[in-house]
Amino acid sequence: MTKGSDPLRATVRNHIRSLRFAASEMTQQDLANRIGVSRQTLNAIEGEKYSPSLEVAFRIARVFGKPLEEVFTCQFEAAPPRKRPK
Amino acid sequence: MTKGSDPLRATVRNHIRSLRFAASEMTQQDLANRIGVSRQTLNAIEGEKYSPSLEVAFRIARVFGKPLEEVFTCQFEAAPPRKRPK
DNA sequence: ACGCCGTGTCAAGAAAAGTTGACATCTGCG
DNA sequence: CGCAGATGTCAACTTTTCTTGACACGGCGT
Repeated sequence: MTKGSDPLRATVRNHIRSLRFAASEMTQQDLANRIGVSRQTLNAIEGEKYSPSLEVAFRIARVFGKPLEEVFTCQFEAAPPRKRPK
Repeated sequence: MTKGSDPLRATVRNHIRSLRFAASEMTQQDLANRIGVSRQTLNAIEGEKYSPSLEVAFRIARVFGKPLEEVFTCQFEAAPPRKRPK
């Protein structure tokens, strides 16, 4: 991945933080435990430093009892903007 | 990931092959190009040698015009079976 | 003031995902 | 037959994801 050659750029977003608060103020540590990843990893995912593996994504969705696409969304933007499409 | 310590084991399955045939006999190479990954990578994913990144998963679903959960599914099994739960 | 908890972040390293290039097999077609 | 396309697979390598351990910072309760 991460090749300048392909037409569509994909960006993955997530609603983990709000879901976590909605779920009786669950802490990052708690969630991380339930998912089966480290606290730092969850922190990075939640903060969108990188996107998780599909498996981890499924696990997260499961904890919240929501379909994956309600936790993670993907936007496809056209041609890598020179400046940012106004 | 891949820790023996967590309670639920997750296995990811996919319907890429059938979708690919349904889509006018699209070849692995074609699909790989449209997704933006190599033919070998797609082959591995399709054959479930490993599960893709969330981003690639979204890209695949997009090509087929289906929601991600219709292309990839996740099963959670309890306690790592000694033999396979009858 | 002090400790504690939740969070953000860094570094170093292991593991998984993805890359290229090569080669084997199988099918279908001239 | 001979050849081309589609697929499966291997090896070596890069990049991304995930791990542990550490430390800093901002509340908040006592």
